[in-house]
Amino acid sequence: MKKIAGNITIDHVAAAAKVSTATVSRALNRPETVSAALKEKIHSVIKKLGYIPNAGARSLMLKRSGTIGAVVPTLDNAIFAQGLAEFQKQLNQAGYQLLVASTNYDPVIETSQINNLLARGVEGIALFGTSQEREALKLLKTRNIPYIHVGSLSAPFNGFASGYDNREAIKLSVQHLLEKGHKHFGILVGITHNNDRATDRVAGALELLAEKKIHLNPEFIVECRYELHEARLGLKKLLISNPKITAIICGQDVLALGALLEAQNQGIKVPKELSIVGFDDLEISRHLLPSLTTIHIDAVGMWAQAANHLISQINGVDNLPKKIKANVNLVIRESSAAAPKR
Amino acid sequence: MKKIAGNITIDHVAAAAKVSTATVSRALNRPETVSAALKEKIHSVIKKLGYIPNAGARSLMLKRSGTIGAVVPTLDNAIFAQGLAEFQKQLNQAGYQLLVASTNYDPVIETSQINNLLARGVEGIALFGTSQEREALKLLKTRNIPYIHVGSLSAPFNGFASGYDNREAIKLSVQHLLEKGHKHFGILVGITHNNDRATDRVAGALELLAEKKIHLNPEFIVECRYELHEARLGLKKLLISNPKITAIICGQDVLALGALLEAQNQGIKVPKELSIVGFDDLEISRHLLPSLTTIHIDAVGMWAQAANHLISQINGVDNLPKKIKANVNLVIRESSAAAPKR
DNA sequence: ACAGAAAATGTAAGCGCTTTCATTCTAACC
DNA sequence: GGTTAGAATGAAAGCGCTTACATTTTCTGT
Repeated sequence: MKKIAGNITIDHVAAAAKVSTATVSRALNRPETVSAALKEKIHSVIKKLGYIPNAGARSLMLKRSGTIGAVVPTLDNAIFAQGLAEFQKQLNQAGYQLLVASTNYDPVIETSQINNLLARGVEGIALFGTSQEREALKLLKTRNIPYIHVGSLSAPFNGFASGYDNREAIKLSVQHLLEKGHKHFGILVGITHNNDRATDRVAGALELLAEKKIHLNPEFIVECRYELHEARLGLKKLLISNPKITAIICGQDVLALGALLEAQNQGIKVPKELSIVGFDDLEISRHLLPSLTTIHIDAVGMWAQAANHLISQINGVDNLPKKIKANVNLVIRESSAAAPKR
Repeated sequence: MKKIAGNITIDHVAAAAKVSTATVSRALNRPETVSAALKEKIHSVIKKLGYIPNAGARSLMLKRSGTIGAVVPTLDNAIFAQGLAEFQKQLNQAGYQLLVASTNYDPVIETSQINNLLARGVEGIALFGTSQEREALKLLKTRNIPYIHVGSLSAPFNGFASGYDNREAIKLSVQHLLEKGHKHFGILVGITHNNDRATDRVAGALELLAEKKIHLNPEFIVECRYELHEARLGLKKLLISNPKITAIICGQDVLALGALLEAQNQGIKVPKELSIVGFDDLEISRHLLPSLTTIHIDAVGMWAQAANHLISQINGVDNLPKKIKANVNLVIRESSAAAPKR
């Protein structure tokens, strides 16, 4: 392994400017305490030498790193990408830097990523969902590191959360379908294992259906990864296991999109023969033909709130709210309609 | 601001295990040099205390951080998300950690992100594209930090690159359209300012068209952001400025998707009345109806190569290739067909 | 049982930075 | 002109870690 090259340190700058390292440090961090002449000289030396202060050494002294971490399942999903963009924006405004880590939906990786972030000295962490290993959360508690769950409200250990109730949210679309007279449902959802959002969404849908005395056979609930290909296979399975299905409840827009595409490929008319509803309201959903009925989540607001809450925690603000509810609403578009008569 | 809390240091561990800090350090980094008994005791103390070594202090001593940075325009694009996932995978296998930074297509932000990564002691950097500020690249050269451009081959300062020739690549689809008898073209492309890929793609398309004596008015080239809404507006503009257009050359699949959606909304038959070709081959493109003719880029391979090249650079391997060409090929699907007769 | 080699452990320096405290310089007042 | 408050600068310690070197312990072989 090669050494970190270049290695222009504050000492080099101090030497070149013929001042002490203390003065260089002050010129950078508390400019008002340094005479104009020296400041100018120091800055010109810095520029000439291409000096960049070592963040590690700096935070070693300061006991703070100016960084905040975010742990998400994957970057490969528009919903996270946009949320993180907003999160980063808010952090930057407050003078913090974002460190992103992804877990691929694996709690073991998640724990190691959390450790990584801690090793880097993050001052706070946003955790997507609530499916973390309890050990990892305890560690955060013990170390007194501010953290917040994002995207769910059912935070373990009485932790903070910025999100919404997935269980209730999905009911909006199910209720909508019920009102349209649907009786035979299929559910297409992400892998529920270690995914509280997916788990809650299925649970919520089943709960409301049960209230209306509608029972779903296990094979009418298909789990698949968030890929179009898998979603298409999923719809195929559903249609085979129950040809009477008239409505597909999807746990994510990606899945709904895949289902829609598969239906179209099979020549099934949406929504005339089959209604499809999604969850998340991706940008594409409103543009589709037919456009997708879905549940809109204010992901941007949710992440913005998470950022601000985290910063407040770091600043030691008291009496912070335990749960911040994000806006959730049903957007009825073209992919859902009355159940076909038979 | 609150201090980084917890602060369990190697000293605490050493004290609790009744050994010196040196032994703790060795137990962690060179276990074979520590007796089994002590090793066990130390590890149990570490677990009990929840000790996590401070990465900053560590890399201060080691002169290496074990991290590599990647600078991309945005996370909000499947093409980057997948590439980065692969990049990360390769780095992890080699014992490195990935630090991601996004620039929002702004070279000024890009420079500051590069500085940030350097401050954090990254041992190498992957830079998407070649539109960086020359200052920033010079800094990398001066500091002797390994870096590689990804996604383009025209690296400034004779730098390394893992990518492909955008100018030539786009010609594959243009050639295809020419062979199908098209004569009237529209181009839909991302904002070319500070975006070498977009710039090269337009240039390549125009070059080939010019060879065939086809001249495009400036208003037949529309630039827009990578959003469906904007792409739809873009197609509208193109169709208004030249109703004779029979083929749309898109600089990205997202734009092609928007164009396709707009065409469908207007009742224009694709490909019968209008051919549309994309670039990148997103997952969705093969599933669309009609499926999208596009240029497939082996993004995964490209990022994997970039990772390996970077690691080789760090390891001081000599005679590394200057340019690594990624696979590029035209995928003909349903969205392109013979130009309509009139 | 003992010299000497080998293995295990400890001591202390120093990575690049910030900051306290001490020192020097400047300017202002009587 | 001589004091002194205040501003500007420097010297040096220490953040948490690794490691060269010194020291102690254990294991050889005779």
